[in-house]
Amino acid sequence: MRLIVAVDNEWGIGNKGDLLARVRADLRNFRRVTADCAVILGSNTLATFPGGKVLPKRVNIVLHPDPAYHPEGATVAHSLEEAVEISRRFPSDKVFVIGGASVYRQMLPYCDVAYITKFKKSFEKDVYFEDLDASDEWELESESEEFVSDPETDTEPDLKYTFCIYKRKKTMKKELPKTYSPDEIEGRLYDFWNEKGYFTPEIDAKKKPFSIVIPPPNVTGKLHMGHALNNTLQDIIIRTKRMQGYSTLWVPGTDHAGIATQIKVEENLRVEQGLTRHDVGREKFLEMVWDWKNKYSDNIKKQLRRIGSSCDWSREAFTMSPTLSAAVKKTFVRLWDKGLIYRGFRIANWCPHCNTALSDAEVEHKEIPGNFWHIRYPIKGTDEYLTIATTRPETMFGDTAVAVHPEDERYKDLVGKTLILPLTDREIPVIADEYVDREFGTGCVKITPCHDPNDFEVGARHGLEHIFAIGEDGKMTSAAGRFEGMDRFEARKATVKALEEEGYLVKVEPHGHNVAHCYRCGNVIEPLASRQWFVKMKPLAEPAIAAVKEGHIQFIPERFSKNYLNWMENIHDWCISRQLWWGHRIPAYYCDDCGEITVSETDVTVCPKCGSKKMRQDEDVLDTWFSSALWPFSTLGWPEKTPELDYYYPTNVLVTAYDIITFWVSKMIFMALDTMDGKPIDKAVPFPDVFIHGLVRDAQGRKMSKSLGNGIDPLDIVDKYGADALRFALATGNSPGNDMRFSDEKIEAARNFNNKIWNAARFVLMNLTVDDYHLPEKEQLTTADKWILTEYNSLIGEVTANIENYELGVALSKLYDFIWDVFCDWYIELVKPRLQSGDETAQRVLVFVLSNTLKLLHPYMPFITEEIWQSLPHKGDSIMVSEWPKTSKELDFADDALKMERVIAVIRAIRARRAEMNVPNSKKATVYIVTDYKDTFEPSIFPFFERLASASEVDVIDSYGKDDAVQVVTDSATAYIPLAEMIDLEKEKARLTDERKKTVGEIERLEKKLSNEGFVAKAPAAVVEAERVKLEKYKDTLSGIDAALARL
RNA sequence: GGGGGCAUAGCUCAGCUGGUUAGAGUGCAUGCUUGACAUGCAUGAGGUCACUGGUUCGAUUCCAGUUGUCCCCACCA
Repeated sequence: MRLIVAVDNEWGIGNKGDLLARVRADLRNFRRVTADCAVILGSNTLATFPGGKVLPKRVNIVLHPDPAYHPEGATVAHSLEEAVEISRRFPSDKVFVIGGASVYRQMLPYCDVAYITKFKKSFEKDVYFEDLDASDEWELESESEEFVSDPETDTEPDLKYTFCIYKRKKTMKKELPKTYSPDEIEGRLYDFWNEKGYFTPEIDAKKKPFSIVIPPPNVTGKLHMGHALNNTLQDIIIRTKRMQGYSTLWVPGTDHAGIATQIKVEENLRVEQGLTRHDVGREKFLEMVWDWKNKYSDNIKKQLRRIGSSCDWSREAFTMSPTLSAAVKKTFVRLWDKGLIYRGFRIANWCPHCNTALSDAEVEHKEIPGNFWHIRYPIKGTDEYLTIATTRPETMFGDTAVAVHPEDERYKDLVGKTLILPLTDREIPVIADEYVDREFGTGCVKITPCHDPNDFEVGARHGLEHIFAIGEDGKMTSAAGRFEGMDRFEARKATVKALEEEGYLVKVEPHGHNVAHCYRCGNVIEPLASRQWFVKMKPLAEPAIAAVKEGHIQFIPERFSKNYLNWMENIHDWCISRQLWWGHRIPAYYCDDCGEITVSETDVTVCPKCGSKKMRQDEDVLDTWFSSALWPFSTLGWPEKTPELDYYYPTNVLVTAYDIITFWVSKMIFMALDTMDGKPIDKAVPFPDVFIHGLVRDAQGRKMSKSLGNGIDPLDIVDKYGADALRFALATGNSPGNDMRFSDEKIEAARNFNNKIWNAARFVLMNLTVDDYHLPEKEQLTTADKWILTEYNSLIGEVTANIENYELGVALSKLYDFIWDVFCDWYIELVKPRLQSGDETAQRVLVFVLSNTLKLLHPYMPFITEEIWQSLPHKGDSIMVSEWPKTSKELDFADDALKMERVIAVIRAIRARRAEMNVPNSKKATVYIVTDYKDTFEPSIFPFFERLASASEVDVIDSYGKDDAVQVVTDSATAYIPLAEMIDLEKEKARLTDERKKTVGEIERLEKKLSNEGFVAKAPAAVVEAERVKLEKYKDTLSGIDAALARL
């Protein structure tokens, strides 16, 4: 139970011992009067509650000018409004007000119970509380008899008063609700953490740093399931590290996403106003994009908060912010100065729809059916011709040669001859080039340097002319003669038709081929020669390859390093210019007079070469990945030497999906290595670990996409089931690098788990009479207590190690098993009888194990764990900053745990027996136990059998003489249950025989294994020993079964 | 054309550096109004760990091949 206690000294009862005693007594009746927050108003409050016994333990707000009255840890509020405001941030479902009219009105909305002193002046009647009495939300529960103030001590001698307790009618809850309802809790807790400043770490030389930079979502829209998974995984890691005592920074931010965003805004502009970006102009258009960006990045921020991401919002970054833009310029200039950026006339991927060049990474190849057209090119001055084969006949108008292989006997003589390009009267030469594959097609290739990367190379080798057949708008140029202005696909049909009509077409073969498409708009890419900026990749790739090969950067799972290396080792130069408006404008300036190119971080207005003032900045912007490549250090303030950069760089891990390794991860690696050149390699890498996760698919295993309409909005899930359920569903069973399916079943299982935890906590709280989070003395612990502590202790070790190794799904399933099966289904059940008799040891063990297990679970399910932890006895302000549990020898009671396991095994066996025989639980019977482990099966564990194995009573005996009992055999004991009328002798015999067979099988298997010399000699001693122990157990069981059979 | 993943219960998937009576969730069957939870409890059925070889004392796990399936990369006109 959490309280906010609002106390007002103006109530005038400070000197009335009887009333004060009444207040205290009432408060004591509540189980635990600890509060997360107390609003204390006035001066004599502390005197009113001497020693803090009734007063809340931790006082957060004090409204008093004299510091002498401020309890330790108090915050001073300067007005009641402020106090109310602060108090709202504290988790609370019950609020108490003790006080007079001056405080109750403000606090009442947060109250369920109000202790109120009503004053009556002789001439007035209930002046202050008429509204409360009139309200149908509140009811008067009790009212003391009327007091009259003491004329000697009271300041207002004619005052009469009564002491009243009001309760809120409907919302007064006697206990926590039966099912967990996250909606109200989550928002409140996130604000609480935020206000407390837990998300913002201190740069502390005494602590070890731990940092992650978020893969910045695009500001194009809202987050999808993939983002939810990505950020859940990061948050799990970050929260764990924070609790482990690291100074933990998670930098959030967004990416301006050049092309993607511009297209969205253009689309919006077109739909809403029927305008293009050219209609509104560059400046105005960019304003619109900024508006869009602000709207969507706010939205994204909100979504990240909803799922509980513990990002440091004070260090939020954006790829186009001034600091990051400075980093971009600086990097561009540096690479230019090093000769690693050049401007070149090259074939680039051109999207006629987006009107920009694209990098290779930004095109998607799709297999589409096409044709192979065989076309005759007449040889000048003869009746002969050469037949070429092409998939793109419309580009023939850009042909400037036909190439054959230099050693191709068929065409050797033709090299150097001239051909007439059909449908035109242009003459082109036949050239010889090794590029041509003699086996493919006709062995003759038309060379179109402006429209094909290979042809471009060939053209360069042979000094061929550049003729564009298709323009940037995707329409035919004047070179196409009569087809000028025609769309490129129309032109293909028209060209083929003309060729056919004029007799140039030899044949048509169906031929599927891969065609590049724009990853944004989906249109077919036109390879087009143009002047673009490029990054020379080879020199940058080398150290980036070495860093991974030498293990300075590690992919998890490891196999993705192959992906990365494969790509890096076959890398092409990176086209970084984009003909867009939204992005970092290229910091290059052209002199109109002398043509000099000047690259500079600052604006250039005078040509450094000729002094001309006719300077123009390049119109193009940079590829969006250029700025995101700098993300790990630009977000920490680089190029400034900030304390953040110094302390948090390199970041510790990058968490991302595999589909973005080549796009982004690789670029960050080579950019960081180049930028941090000179640092030792371990300080230069952007991150030592790359934790790769898979994609989130729908229940049928399909990729979630807009066109399929199968996308699930993570926020819908949060609304319906809560953030913790979403996080659980995403984290559970998720293994690194593998895709996962998201289904209703999964989310329901997650919801159920939430509910299970909630109810376990509810049960613990309902039975709690002690206010202590410490473990009882060893001497007081029972076998069951020691068992659960031992289990808990090993859980800590396993979960911690799993998280350390990024086995987040495995760690979670262990937590799930522990909480559900071990803690709830066994420990709570074992402990129930003790709770009924008010055993405090049991309560304290429950609290200890539950609250510490919640800590281990907190990174996965931050909200519910905080909410429950707050309501349990605890130390500290928040589970989020509590200390991560550590394994301890103090918690390890292996011998007792073993005893408990024997008991559990017998109980299980009895239940199974009874269930098989359809004996209802209501039918109780004595359980006689024959065992060699008399110290295990001693009276303290008898209640377990009564409760969990339908025993009416339990007796440990040396042997059971009669034959009227069901016999249940385990390796440590045989239980006899006299249920004579239930027993079917034949069935019983059959079952035992069957069991015997299985056991004998196991024994044989183990004996064979142990008699294998190879095994005994070569297997590790521990393994051999374990097998021996197993064998002994089976032998024990077997003798039990044999004895049982004998008596039948 | 290269590279990689996956193949385990009806379904969805775990199973880390070889030794388990091969697990979970869900579904199925049976029985439970047990003072936290039916979003629950108990019990059970259900698997030649795709196939074939190899390494090993021992292979679901490591290696090779086969089949099926999915993905990534690639400028053969």
